[in-house]
Amino acid sequence: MNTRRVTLNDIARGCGVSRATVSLVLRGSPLPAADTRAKVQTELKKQGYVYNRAAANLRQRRSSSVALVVNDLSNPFFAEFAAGADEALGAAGYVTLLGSTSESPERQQTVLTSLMEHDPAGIILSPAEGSDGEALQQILGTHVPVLVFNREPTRVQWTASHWDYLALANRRGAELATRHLLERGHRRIAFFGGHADSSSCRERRRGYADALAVAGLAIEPGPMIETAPTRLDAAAHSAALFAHAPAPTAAVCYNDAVALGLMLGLATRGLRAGRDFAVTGFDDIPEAAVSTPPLTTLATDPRARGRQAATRILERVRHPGTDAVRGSVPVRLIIRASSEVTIA
Amino acid sequence: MNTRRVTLNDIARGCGVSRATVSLVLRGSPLPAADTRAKVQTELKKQGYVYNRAAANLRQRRSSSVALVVNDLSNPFFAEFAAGADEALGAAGYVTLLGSTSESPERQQTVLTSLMEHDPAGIILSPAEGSDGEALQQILGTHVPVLVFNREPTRVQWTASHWDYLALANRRGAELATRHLLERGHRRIAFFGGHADSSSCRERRRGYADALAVAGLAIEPGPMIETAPTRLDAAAHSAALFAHAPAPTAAVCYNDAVALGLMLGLATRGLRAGRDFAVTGFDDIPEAAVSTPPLTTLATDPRARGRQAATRILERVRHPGTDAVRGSVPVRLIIRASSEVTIA
DNA sequence: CTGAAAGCGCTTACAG
DNA sequence: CTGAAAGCGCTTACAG
Repeated sequence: MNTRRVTLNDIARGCGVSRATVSLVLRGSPLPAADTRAKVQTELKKQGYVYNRAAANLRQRRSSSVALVVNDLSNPFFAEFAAGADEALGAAGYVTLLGSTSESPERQQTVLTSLMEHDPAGIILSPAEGSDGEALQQILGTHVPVLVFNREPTRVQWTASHWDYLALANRRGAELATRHLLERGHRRIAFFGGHADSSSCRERRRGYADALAVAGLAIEPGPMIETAPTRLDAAAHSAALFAHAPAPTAAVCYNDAVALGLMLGLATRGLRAGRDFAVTGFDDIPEAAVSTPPLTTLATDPRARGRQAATRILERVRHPGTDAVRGSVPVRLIIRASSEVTIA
Repeated sequence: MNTRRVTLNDIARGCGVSRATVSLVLRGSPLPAADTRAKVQTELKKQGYVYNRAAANLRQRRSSSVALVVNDLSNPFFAEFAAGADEALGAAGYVTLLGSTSESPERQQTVLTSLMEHDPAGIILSPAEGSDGEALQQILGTHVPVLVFNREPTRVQWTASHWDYLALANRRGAELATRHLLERGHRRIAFFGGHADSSSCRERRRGYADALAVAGLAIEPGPMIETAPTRLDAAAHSAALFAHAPAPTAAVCYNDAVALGLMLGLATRGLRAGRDFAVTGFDDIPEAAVSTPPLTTLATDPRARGRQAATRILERVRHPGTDAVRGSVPVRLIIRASSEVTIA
């Protein structure tokens, strides 16, 4: 358990060559003669040598890690995102330094400070709600490429900054969902759930309003009901949809969790989504396909987003000169039974 | 974007002291005089110094990271586990090196090899299904403490090995669920779902058989139906429960996903869980509390398990001499409506 | 109380 | 084709 670790020196001594030669063999250089190479290889096996990448990185002034900081790993959406990012980083020979912040901007500062000391080649950050751009800037400095995912911190000078931003097409997505309901004949459509002060909720509400506006002046935005973005809170607030007559016949929900909660709330009133009331979600979480009824929603494929974020950050690591980009991600409307009900 | 990184040397030169003094200030030593200390602190701020922990670790022959390798980050159970582990590691000043294997033993070998080169102080491993203990041993060597979570790799010499093992109380949990159904008067109880060749499924089946045996010789194990541990596959196989008369009146399911799938399958036959048929799960995933009906299940609190795993591995890092332990984790039966139906 | 020197495990010109 | 030497950014006895 406690023997000293095997180093290049041990190998060199073990087979009577210099450290430099062993290093060349390790790195697959064609310089060493074939038999030297073989001799060294055998010795490496024999002594159970493990490469010390930290030492190599120090000498070469490179880094083989990327920090991945997420606001909430217990949310399947971000877990998938993390899995996708880790997958792509691993495939490129990078190791993922994980940090989770539990939506606390303070913890996020601590976590990032600690990760910075490990000299990541880049940083993928899905910020905690309420993150402050200046505070982040302070810690992250200007040496390391940063990609911000999903949410905008406050007070970011995007033009002056070198941060990439990868956003979901929130506005466009909500617009698609709303248009879909309009096409089914609905005229009283609510926007249901989410925190109105989050950037994603504001954008989705805007897309909802866009679609209604395009559909003609006669149609006004319906009620906008705020809830925590969770199933339970959505279920608790669903009565609010029916507070005033005439009640809406459909709701564009902030996300899938909220939509599933609303379907629960509808059931309590004896209404069934897809038969008596139309519901759409956002995210296409795994449950969406198997709920009763299955949920019409917008798919953004978080795992693919994770891969995309990793690919992008590695590009910037390799080409430090290039400009930062603000990217938006495709959304796809997936039509399922929850929005089947049509209005003549 | 591309200025050289600030080092101790820059700080030392910047305020006219030696590198050693700066290092002492950084590490909070009481040796330097108060005014020297102040001078150095100011210079650190001014130049935006970032500590290079890798260099320090190299010199001190320590490590400030722990590798966390999980089989499936998109499963909420393991995502929670990872979040808990990362939380505890972070609090102890360690950084988490993440690796995910997507249940592929081959990928697991690659991932672990790469992580080993980053010199982790310890390894928390939730093995991919079908992991081979000898192959793992090969890569992990004997220098680094390892904690295996949740599943046993094949061919592990636990007595000879220095690996910790943290298991769920699979047997005990399934026994609790089965006993609960027996107490409600059920006499024909099936075990439903899971792969019979996974260690956790075998253990849960054993606990199920235990409870039936205790209940008296008259009660024999009912059908054992194999499925993938997913909602969809479980739904697809639920008809098998009713293939032979007399059909069971209750099922102990391998896990919550399977139980939710079975409830879907029951609905297809016009049966409702909790009214016409009793169902129990395992894991207490978030959906269990809000499904229709809510699911009776066994809670193991994966986030707390993650914290526990981290705490344990750090203990072994600090006390390398101590023996490995095989720990089992408490389970708690949570009774909800899905098992409400009683048999007179 | 502060500085010069050696060394962690590696890589990389540069001689030979 | 191979080896001796310098150096990445730090820490730590050891002098002074």
